[in-house]
Amino acid sequence: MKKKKAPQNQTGNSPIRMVKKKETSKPDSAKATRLSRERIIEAALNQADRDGIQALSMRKLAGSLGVEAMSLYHHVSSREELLDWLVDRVFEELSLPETKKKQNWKQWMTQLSIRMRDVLLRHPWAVGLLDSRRNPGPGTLYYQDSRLGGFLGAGFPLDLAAHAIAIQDSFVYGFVIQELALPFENGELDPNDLEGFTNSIEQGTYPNLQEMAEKIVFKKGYSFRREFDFGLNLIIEGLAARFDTTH
Amino acid sequence: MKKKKAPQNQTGNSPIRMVKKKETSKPDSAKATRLSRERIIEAALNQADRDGIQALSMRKLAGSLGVEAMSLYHHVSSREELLDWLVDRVFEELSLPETKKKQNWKQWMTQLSIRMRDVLLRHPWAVGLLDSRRNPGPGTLYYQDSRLGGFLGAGFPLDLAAHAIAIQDSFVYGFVIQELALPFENGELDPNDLEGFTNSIEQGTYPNLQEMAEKIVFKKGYSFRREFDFGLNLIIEGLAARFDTTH
DNA sequence: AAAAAGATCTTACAGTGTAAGGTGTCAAGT
DNA sequence: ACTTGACACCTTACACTGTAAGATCTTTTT
Repeated sequence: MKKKKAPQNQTGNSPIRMVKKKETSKPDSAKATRLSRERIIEAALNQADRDGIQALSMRKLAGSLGVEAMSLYHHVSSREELLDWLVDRVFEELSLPETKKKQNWKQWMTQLSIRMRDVLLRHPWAVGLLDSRRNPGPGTLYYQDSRLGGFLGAGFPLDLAAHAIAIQDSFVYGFVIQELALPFENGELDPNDLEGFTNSIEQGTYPNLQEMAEKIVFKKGYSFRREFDFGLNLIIEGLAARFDTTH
Repeated sequence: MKKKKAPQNQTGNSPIRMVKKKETSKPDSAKATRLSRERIIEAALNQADRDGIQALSMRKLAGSLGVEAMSLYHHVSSREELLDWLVDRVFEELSLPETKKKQNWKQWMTQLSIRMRDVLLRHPWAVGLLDSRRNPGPGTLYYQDSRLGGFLGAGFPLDLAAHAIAIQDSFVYGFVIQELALPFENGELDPNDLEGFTNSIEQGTYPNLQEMAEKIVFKKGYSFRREFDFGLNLIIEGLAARFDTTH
């Protein structure tokens, strides 16, 4: 990459006006357009999804946009701010499909929770960032506002709606964290990741885990995802009980 | 820091045997003992708790142990492995207070959940690491095993115990993530962090959030922590209902 | 005391985020 | 048409990161 080009035609010594910059001799990257907040976010999102946030460096990101690292700093003030934007983008992606009326709140909450999980799994870096973001962007606020509106619209009293939101977020975030940590690759167990575990198991060190592994987890067809449905139903049922007594 | 000491007394030319190393001329750091896995973990834990995992670098960690960075690599193979150890340490810390018999499972599960939250808040870097740890250590496995034993011992059928564990973890992890992201400093709202939010609010952009803020969150004495109790009770109640029908 | 094993240090490299300031381009003001 | 100034992008530089390779020092085993 090292260009090391000579001082690059000084102010006024070029014989001809030199055909601008339009098509320079470097068509290798996605140049063409100017940098913009939107283009930066888009590129960063792609890279984070592909290689993880760890691998998302300002230099590589700039490279993928056909630009030098420092150029990014005219549009974003720091890498941290960029991460804030990315998280906000995820919440935008989550933002609500029209609450089609005549759908009861249980169906609505179920579908939304499933969407939350889908989106977070589509951007696996996101949930690990949530705990350190203290600057919610407009996408996040809009999302939170309309979700709250959903509960209120369904007749939830304000305090119960607050409870519902807190427990829904807790459950979904925490569930996705577990899913990401488990040695499954799209639903299937990856035996490589299990050596240490099965070794210990076979020595009877963890009898309860052993039993659970044998009788449930390692059984053909098991998917951790079903725990999601169980938990979600339990939560919705509990909310319903509290909703009915107040209403 | 640059010492640049001369080639440092060669093999056999020192006149006297030189009083070993016991008290060298550098008492500034916590030297004294040799490096060990345990000492490394301890130091790393302290530093992570104080400054966050981001600030935990191999060089600084080594420094705090009175040693050079590369010396650590004789005891741990990489920073990633060290992070695995740290997470495992957290689970050790969590490990069970004797399930004093004659305590019913609801009390036991409540207390354990509270402990989980406490420990994760005491090590705020931990929950953000969970999603990327695929190598559970002995502390983690022991913890999971004995917790599972707790549910089984209380009479839970195996599949319901699996459900209970998954939902408990989801809830607690996710709750802590939210707590860490909220602009609260030990229970109290930090007005600094709220500018952007209140600005948008006052323009009526997020009417539902506004209402909730005014009527609930900004009310004197509100603490997000109460959402924990609500959620936990709801979950336990739901598990109880399912437990009673099977038993 | 010699030899082997183990722990620690030195040096080096490729990568990171970003501060400071330089350079080229384009639009507005004259 | 020429100057001016704002702006977008680039160059260089710095302090810092994780860790590979190999030298050197320390301890243990013979």
